[in-house]
Amino acid sequence: METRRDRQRAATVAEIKAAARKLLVAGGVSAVGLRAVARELGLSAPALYRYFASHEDLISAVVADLYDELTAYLVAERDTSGDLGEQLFLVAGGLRTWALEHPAEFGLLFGAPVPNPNADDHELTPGHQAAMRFGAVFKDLVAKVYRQQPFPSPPEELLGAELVAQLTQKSEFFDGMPPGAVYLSLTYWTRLYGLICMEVFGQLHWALDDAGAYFDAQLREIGEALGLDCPPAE
Amino acid sequence: METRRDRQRAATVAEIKAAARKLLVAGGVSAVGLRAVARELGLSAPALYRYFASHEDLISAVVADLYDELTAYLVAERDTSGDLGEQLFLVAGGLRTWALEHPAEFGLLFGAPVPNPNADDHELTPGHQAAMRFGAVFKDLVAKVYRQQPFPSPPEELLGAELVAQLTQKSEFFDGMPPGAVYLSLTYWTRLYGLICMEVFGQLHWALDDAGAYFDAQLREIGEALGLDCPPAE
DNA sequence: CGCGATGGTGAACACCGTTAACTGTTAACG
DNA sequence: CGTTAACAGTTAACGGTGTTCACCATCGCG
Repeated sequence: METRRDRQRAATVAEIKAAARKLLVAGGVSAVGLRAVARELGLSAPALYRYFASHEDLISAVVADLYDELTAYLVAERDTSGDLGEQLFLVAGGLRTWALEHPAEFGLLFGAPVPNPNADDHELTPGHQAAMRFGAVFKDLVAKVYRQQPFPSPPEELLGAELVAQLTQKSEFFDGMPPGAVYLSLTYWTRLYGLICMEVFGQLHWALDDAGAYFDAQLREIGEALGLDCPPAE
Repeated sequence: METRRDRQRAATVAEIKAAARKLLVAGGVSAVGLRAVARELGLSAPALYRYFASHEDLISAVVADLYDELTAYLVAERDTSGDLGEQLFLVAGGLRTWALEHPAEFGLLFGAPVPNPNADDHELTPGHQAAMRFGAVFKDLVAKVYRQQPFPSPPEELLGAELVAQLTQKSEFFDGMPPGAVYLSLTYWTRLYGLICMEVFGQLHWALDDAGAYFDAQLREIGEALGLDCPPAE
C-alpha cells in the first residue's frame, strides 16, 4: 500500500533528481556534486544518503530518467507520421535535435563510459534497463520497416562468412531478420551514433559550420541503402 | 643553449608524464590526479607546479603526447604499403587497433570533450595542435588518394544546395577537392570515428561479440564508395 | 500511549586541486 | 672566488569533494 510517507519520499526523490539535472544543464557533469545538489534544496549532504546509496547511484538514476525522457520524446516524434519510412527519419532527426538541445545530458548518456573493462559484469542498473528501452525504439522500428518492405540484401562477399555467422546468431534478437538486414540495421544505428556524437562533441567544427545539411545528406544515403525512397534535398 | 638544468628538467617532465600515463592506463582518466602522480615518483603535490601550471595543463600535455604517439603509429602503419588505396585501409585499421589496445588513452582523446560552446575561442593548446597534426594524416592521405584516382561523385540531389555551398567553401582546406569529394572524405572519417567509438566504448556489445568482422565490412563499404577496388572478405 | 522506523543534523575522515611561505641547491655573473 | 638570483623542493593551509558515524527529532503504526 502507499502510505503518506511513501508519497512524500517519492516527491523528495523527484526533487533531488530535478536539482541534479538543473545543475547538470547549468555546469556540465562535473557540476553535479552531492553537496551542490543538497545545497540546491536546502539540505545537508548526508541527508541524500537516505535516498541514494551513493553519488554514483544518484547519477545513475538521473541517467535512467534521461533515457526515459529521450525515449518518450522520440516516440512522440515518431508518431508524427504514419509512414514507417518517414518514422525512421523522424526518429533519427529527433535524436539529433534532442542531443543538440541537451548537450550536457547527451554527453552524460553517450559519452565515454567508465573505463571499467568489466565485460562480464552484466550490471542491470536502472540506467542499463532504460538504455535497453531506448534502443528498443530503434530496433523495433527498423524491424517493422523491414517487415513492410525488406531491405535490399548487401552482396554476400561484402560481409564475409564470419560476420554472416555472427549476424545469423543474433538473428532471433532482431525479429528473425536475415543477416544482411541485421547488418543494414546496425549500419543505420552506427552511422547515426557517429554523426551525432561528432557534432555534439564539437569534433566536426573544423570541417563544417552547420552540420545540419551534412546530417540530412547522410541520412538520405542511409535510407537509400535501406531501400527507402527519400525525397531529394531542398 | 641547453644547460644541464634544462636537461634535468626535461627528464623530470618526461617522468611526470610517464607516471601520469601509467596511472591513466591503470585506473582511467579519473585516476590521474595531481597528488597521485606526485606520489608515483616520490614528490610532493605542489612540486609538480614547477613543471605544469595546473592539473589541466598536465593532462593537456599528455593528450598532446598521446596524439603524437598515435600519429607516429599510424604513419608507420600507413608506410607498410605503397599503394594509396591500401594505405587508407591501413590507417583506418591502425586507428582501431590502437584504440582497442589503449582504451583509456582513446577515451581521453576522443571522449566527450569539454561542454564549452566557445566556438570563437580558438584555443591553440598543444593538445589542439597535436590533434591537427593527427587529423592531417587522414586529410592528406585522402587528398592524395583523390589526386591519384578521383572519387565517383555522389549525385547532386543527395547533397543539396546548401551542403554543396558549405563544402565548396571548405574546398581549399581540402587541397582543392570538389564538394562531392570533400563529402566523401568526411563520410570516411565520420563513419570510421563512429565505428571505433562505439566499439571501444562498449556500446556495441549487445549486438556483436567481436566487432572486427563488422568493422572490416564497413571499411570495404566505405572504400567502395570511394571507388577503390577492395578485396572481398576472407 | 509508546516504540520503532524515518529523515535530518553536525562532526569527522580521507582525498582532491591549489596557493603561500619557506629552505636548500645550483647556475650565472661581476 | 664570492655574491646573487633563479630553481626545485618542502610543509602548512584553504576550500572543495564523497562518505561514514553518532546523535536527535519526528511521524506513523500497533
